[in-house]
Parts: sequence; C-alpha cells; structure tokens
Amino acid sequence: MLRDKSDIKPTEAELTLLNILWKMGPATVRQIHENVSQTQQTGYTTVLKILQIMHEKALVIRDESNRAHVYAPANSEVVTQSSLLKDLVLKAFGGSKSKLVMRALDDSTSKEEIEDIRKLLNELEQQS
Amino acid sequence: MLRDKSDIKPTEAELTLLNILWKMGPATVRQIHENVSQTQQTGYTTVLKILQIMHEKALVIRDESNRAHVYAPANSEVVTQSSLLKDLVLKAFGGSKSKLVMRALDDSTSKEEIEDIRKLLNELEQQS
DNA sequence: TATATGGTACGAGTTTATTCGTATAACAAT
DNA sequence: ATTGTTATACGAATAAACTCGTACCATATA
Repeated sequence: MLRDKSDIKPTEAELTLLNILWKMGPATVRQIHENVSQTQQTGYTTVLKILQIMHEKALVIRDESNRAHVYAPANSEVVTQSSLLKDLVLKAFGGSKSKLVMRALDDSTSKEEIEDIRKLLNELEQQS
Repeated sequence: MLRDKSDIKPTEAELTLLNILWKMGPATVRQIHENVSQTQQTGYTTVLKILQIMHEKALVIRDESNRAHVYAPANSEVVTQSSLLKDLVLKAFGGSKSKLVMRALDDSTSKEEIEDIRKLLNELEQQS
C-alpha cells in the first residue's frame, strides 16, 4: 500500500469548489457553476456530480428544503487548511512542521510578511 | 477542467519512493523495496513499475549500466518541497505564502522552533 | 391542460494511479 | 549445457477522480 487511505482530504476538483463556497457563502449548483465558469470551462452536471460526491463524503452540507439545493462547506477554511498542511508535513517534510515553515520562507518574502510572522511568533511565545 | 494538469507533481506513491531515495541515496529496486517493506506491505513489481513510470516522467534518473538499474531522484528534496509548497499555496491559500506560514504556526510550535524561525527571518531581512 | 424551463439523480465513459502476475532475459553455479 | 535465481518489461485488473449525457421530476406560464 503505497497510497495513504487514512484521511479524507479533498481532491483537486473538490478543493476548487470549496474555495468558491468559502468565498461566496452557501450557494446553489447554478451559482457555483457560474462562478467556476469564470475561470474554468466545465459542465453544469459535472459540478453537480462533484457536489453530490462531496455530500456523500460529508465535505459539504446541503439544505434540501427548496428545489435548488443550497450547498455549504462542512468545515471552515482554517480547519481544512490545517488538515492539508498536516498532510503535507507528514508526506514531504518528515513530520517536521518547522522544516516546512522554513522552506516556505525565502527571499521572495516581503518585509511586511516578515513583520507579520514576527508578531505571531511573539504571541505564540506569550501563551506557552 | 476542474483538475490542474499544468505541473508534474509526484503522486503519493511516487513521493513515498522519493523520500526513500533522498534518505538512502541511489539504490536498486530491490533495495528500495526492502526499505519500503519495513513500513508498508507491497509487491516488488509494484515498486518496479512505479519507478519505471517515474523514469518516464523524469522524476528519477537511472543508471542502466548494470543489470540491476540504479535509481536516483531527478530533483533534490528541497526543490521538490518548494514545488509542493507552491502548489498548496496556490490551491488552498489563495496564493498567499505568508497565510500558509501563519496557519502552520500554532500553539504546538516549540520554543526552539520559534527561535529557529526568528533567526531565519533576521537573515532574510539582511539580504533585501 | 400543455409546454417550456430548470432542477436532481444516475449510469456510464475516460483518465490517472496503483497493483501485481507472467513472460522473458541475464547471470551464476552446478 | 542445464538449472536456479534475479533482473526488467509489459499487459491487464482494480480503484479513484472526473466528465457528461440522459432520464425524469418541479414549477411556471402560455
């Protein structure tokens, strides 16, 4: 088993739709399809199908009280981002989170970003 | 097209084998299989096949001068990590690298890690 | 009521990833 | 030379992800 089956991380297509839902808030298939169509060429029923699969996987919840179901993310953007990061740390950084952080920081990092991260480090240190 | 086809990011199985190669250095299929077998149950020819596919994709190079081919990563661990990070930043952090970094840093970060990252921030600031 | 419109469900085709069995070649040792 | 061991190559089966056509149901409106 070279593939890891333990967790339920969204696939690429699913992540694309989650990003739209986080941005838009709860939305119908039509609204989501219109939004995704702005940047990508894809069919209405394709988006519908993926949302149905996401519903089975519990990646989204949906309100079926109206004819056009209204979809919403099951988890917040923050929770999902953390989960994806944890996965990447495990699979590509030998489990070391700080190794990942230090790899992410390179010479393209702006002064503002550096200052923001410094502030966060200070806050973290206060807590412990 | 909800899936991104632009770049050549290693699949999970491929990343598993790359991790072994980075750790071991150049190795034969048998050596790699023995290593992966320590933690995962998988067949010899499965490992062979994946390495052959990785060779087609240019994720590894191989020395065919001996009967047992010797495989080595085509790219360094650092380059691959950076590429995976870039991909994740794009797909889950709206392109914002510092957002990713700040999400990675949470209360589980140790004092040592915080200090290491501070040092790196200082170095980065000197350069620019 | 009949018809157009717009919604979900669902089956099936396509592609990519993973897995492994089998054929076959190379080499070593009898 | 024959036999056993250990390689690679390759085809095919399976699974997951993605895509879309078609059927069929709701509702609005002529």
